[in-house]
Amino acid sequence: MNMHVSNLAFSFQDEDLKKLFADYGTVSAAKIITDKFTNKSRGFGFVEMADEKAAQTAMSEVNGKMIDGRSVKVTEARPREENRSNGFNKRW
DNA sequence: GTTGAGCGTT
Repeated sequence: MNMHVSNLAFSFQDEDLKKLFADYGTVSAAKIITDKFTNKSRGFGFVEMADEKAAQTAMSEVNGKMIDGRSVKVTEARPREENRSNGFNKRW
């Protein structure tokens, strides 16, 4: 299950996010979204877990957890199947 | 060296 984790500290890293979710279950992939120019953390990332029940448990546990003085918000990630690089709507 | 709503590359 792909999950979107926001409200993270700027000093957060992908491995930190991975360890955070790995404590509740098996983490398939965890990455922090960084800026393309400054290459700095944007304060949010994505976590993918193979086990759905573990993902839901981790989501329920990590969501609202106090980290670095901020409540981490965990929500289900939106599908990025659509072509964002197209620039035109193929719908019409 | 800064800031604070959000949805990203292999």
